Amino acid sequence: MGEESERESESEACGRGGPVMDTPVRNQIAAPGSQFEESPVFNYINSLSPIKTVKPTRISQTFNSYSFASLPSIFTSPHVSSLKESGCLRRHHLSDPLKPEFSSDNGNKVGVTGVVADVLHNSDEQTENFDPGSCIGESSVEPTYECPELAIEVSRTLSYDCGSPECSATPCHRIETKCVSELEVPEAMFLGSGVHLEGISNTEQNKEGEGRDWESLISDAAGLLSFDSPNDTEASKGRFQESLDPGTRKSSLQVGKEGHLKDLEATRDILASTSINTCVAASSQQQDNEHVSNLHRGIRRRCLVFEMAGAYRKHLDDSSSSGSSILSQSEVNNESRDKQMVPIRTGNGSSRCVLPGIGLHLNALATTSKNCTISNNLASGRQLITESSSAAPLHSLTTGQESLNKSLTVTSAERHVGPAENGIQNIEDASLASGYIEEFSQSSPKKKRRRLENAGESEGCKRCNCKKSKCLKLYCECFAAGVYCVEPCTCQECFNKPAHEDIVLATRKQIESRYPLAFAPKVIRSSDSVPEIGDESSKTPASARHKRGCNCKKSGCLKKYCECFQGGVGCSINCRCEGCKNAFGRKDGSTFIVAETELEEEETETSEKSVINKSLRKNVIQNSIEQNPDSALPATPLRSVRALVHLPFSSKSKPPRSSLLSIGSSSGFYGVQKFGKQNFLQPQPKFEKRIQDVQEDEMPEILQGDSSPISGVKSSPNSKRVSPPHTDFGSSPGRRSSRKLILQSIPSFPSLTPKH
DNA sequence: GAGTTTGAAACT
DNA sequence: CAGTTTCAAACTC
Repeated sequence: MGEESERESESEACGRGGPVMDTPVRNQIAAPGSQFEESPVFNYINSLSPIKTVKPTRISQTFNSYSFASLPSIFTSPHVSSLKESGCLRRHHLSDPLKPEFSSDNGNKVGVTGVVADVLHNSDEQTENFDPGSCIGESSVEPTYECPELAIEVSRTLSYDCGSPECSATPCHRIETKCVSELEVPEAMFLGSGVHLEGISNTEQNKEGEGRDWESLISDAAGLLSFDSPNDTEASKGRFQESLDPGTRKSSLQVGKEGHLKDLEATRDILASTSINTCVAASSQQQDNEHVSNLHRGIRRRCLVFEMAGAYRKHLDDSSSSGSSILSQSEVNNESRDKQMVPIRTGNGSSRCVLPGIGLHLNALATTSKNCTISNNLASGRQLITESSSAAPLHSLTTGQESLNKSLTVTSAERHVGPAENGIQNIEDASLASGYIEEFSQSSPKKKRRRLENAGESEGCKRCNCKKSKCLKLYCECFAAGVYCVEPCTCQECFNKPAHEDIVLATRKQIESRYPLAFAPKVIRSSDSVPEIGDESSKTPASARHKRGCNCKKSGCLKKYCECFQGGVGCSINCRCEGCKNAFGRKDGSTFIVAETELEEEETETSEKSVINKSLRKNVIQNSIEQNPDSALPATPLRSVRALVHLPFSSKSKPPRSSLLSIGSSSGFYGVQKFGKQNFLQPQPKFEKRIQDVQEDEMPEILQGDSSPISGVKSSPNSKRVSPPHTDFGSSPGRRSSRKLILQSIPSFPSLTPKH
């Protein structure tokens, strides 16, 4: 529909956000979203994806949500939370504050502490829900129906939260939306449809009632999400109440129903086409719900950076409070949780899958993900989209890298074979790719299979083998990456699981108290900007450096024992290594060039790759945004932004990776890497990290316009970027929307470096 | 797959 | 802060 409709959607988006958050940030975000939609790349993606219809709508919403999502993700790391300045933080912090308000309503939650305690108290329950085993049987999903609105709201909220930066916004949302709609279709169908349609509604225009409903819902969701601003809390509260109002809700629902029935059906069909839908649609809704829930759970966990728990709790609390009017509190809590879980899962799942990170922390995801989180997530997200939408295109794209990815491609092809299965598989893959398989995989044998397969493939995913640390120490890669241990892990007496969320969080806090950067990415791209302050490191190709430096004595910094090498960065002044021969850059900073050349040689890579890499570079540039100047946490707001930004390009980059979840994704990233580390890294399991790191490293260079690694500057390891190169991002052409987002996120993002 | 090596993390 | 121990990944066979 014409401009009007668009305008409308935009205005709606703004409006939704507006009430909740009057902050300029929101508006900014919304705007970018629209732009984003308009981008040719985006269109292209749309064309590929069957879901098209929904997408546009979603996006607008997505952006809003994303803006939020990014924030939460940022907070994933506890230590980050300590930083209250940034907008990112505000969310968490605010959320806590909100709780009290809600608590007043409910009377359950007294304060943050109270909430926490409550959460802890309930942690078991929640965790149980998360439990893979329980997931399947769980009927928890059902509750969603009871209060569709809540579910939606929650889902939205959660999605925001969950939406780690890594997630590719667009894809995730799509899926998310679909999932929600699917789940709710039977009973809540209207709502779901209404929601989805709403954006679309522009087209339909029935929406008077619906619009209201939608708005209320959104506002509610926004309110939940928007906790950021303290001022809003009250307003949001009021909104919640309104939304809760049975009469209003029902009426709105009804309207939505009638008006959007068609849309729903259409959506359904579309969804059916999608992998997810296949899975979901396959059987009764319950089953669908279960699947989705399971998936989401798995995904969610994946996504979960430990902090997520807090967010969830918060949401739960909020939802419960909001829903209290309808249900008893206990019921509400449980249900709300479940609901949240469902929607969240969906949302997360979609988003997550779509996304990675978060990396993770990323470190994780960071790359941690290893980057798994971030990069993987993104990759995964892409995969979902691409795969579901069109396998062929992917393959075609893949061909470029066939030599490299043959095996992967094959795998992907196989996966594509079965539609129904593929749906699940895709999800699985995505989750796997993201490195966040967890429960999901556990739940189904297929998944296990996949997992096993992927396990080898996706090295990006973190797996640990801890025996004594209970996965509660930094020895544990999973824990260190800020992700829960998953099936592939062969750890013993593992406490790094959702079930022990409280323990994990407590431990994490403790560790952070000792060393705030403990969970920060080990590799810090110190200089987004060439000009790092006083670092000799300017010589080194990549500005990135290990945050602490290595202490290698025998490995010569040429093996993965060396964290610097492992991270794909050169050694720096901080390193106390002996006989440093780090191929990525020696301590003295002399080597990098040589190393690079060597690497290139080793690569023997095909020109194809190089071509691909070039194409990928673009992605990298985009990613550059992701790269946090400070230190990209696995899940950083930037990443979320990145996801959004990526999408368009992702289509390009994806193809190569698409087939393989983990590998493919990682490969893509590698491709991005300038250094030709690919060869080095590829074989190695921890690509993700590297990728992130590398990307980060590269980004600055790219931004600078100089792609040559040599140009690099040696950034002193110590020198962590003081301030993110916002300007750089802003300057990059074409990605305005993303940049805008970035700008927002960046400011909000508390740089770990400075503080620490 | 078992055993060794290695260096980070944790501890003193 | 330095030294030692513990730990798990990386590596080798």
